[in-house]
Amino acid sequence: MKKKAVINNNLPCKTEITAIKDTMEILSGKWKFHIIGTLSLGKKLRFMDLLREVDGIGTKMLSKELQDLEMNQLISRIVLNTKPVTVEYQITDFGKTLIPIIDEIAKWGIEYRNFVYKNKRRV
Amino acid sequence: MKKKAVINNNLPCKTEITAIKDTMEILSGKWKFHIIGTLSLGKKLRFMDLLREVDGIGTKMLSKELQDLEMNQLISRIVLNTKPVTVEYQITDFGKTLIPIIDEIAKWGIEYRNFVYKNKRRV
DNA sequence: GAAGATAGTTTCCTTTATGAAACTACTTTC
DNA sequence: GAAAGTAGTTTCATAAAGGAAACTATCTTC
Repeated sequence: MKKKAVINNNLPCKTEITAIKDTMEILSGKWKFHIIGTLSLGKKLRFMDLLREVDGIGTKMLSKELQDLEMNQLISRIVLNTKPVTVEYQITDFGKTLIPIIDEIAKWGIEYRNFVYKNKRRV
Repeated sequence: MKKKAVINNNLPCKTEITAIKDTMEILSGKWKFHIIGTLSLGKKLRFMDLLREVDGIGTKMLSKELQDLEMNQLISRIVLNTKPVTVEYQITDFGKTLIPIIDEIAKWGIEYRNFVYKNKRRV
């Protein structure tokens, strides 16, 4: 008989694995953290503002990523009745629930630098 | 004069953005969370064990991802003097510092499901 | 009327990621 | 000696992601 997975083959583990997959799919790609992080500072930003704030992104990717985030209700898109039209993007309350994740990840990245630096000195 | 980024154009923000990029690069790809999550349960696992635990992964990807993780000192690889050779993979103490991130992400994924479910009912 | 700003979309191209299958190389079991 | 288990690597192929540049369309300013 073929061997099977044991450790991950129970309901709590499977639920957690699925949850991680879901989250990472929603936050997938090169730019989502950057966009959410920028909007999480609380200001309403227009398309061109974001293009300037998110260093290196182009119009195509910005447009696509904003659509993804809006679809998942993490940001809101409001078209203003100005001429020419302006569009305001804003993080939603639900989007703000991502902030603890972003903070953990940023914190770890800084710890990682310290760790690498310490190891270099020791060797 | 061309407009420039304002919000993200200061040192604390840039440090945070870099830290997030670093972390996400280290954890990039379809399988790293899954592998670390499995090893974070504390047991030593061999290559074939991991192949069975990480549902869907193939030998090539597993081998590559394990190399990446070892290079970043998140897991350790120990070759045992058995015949045929067996290799034990284990999470390092440093690798364990990722657990809070993984927990936050899993927690959020579960909250996300609840949020989507609530919204469906309301509409 | 040309230039520049608003907010994107579309096209074409390159790079990166992923995967299935075959293969190496050694050892034990049937 | 064939089969199956150990731990991978290599090859070939496709899928997904990302990017540069051109383009639509409207409006304001010089």
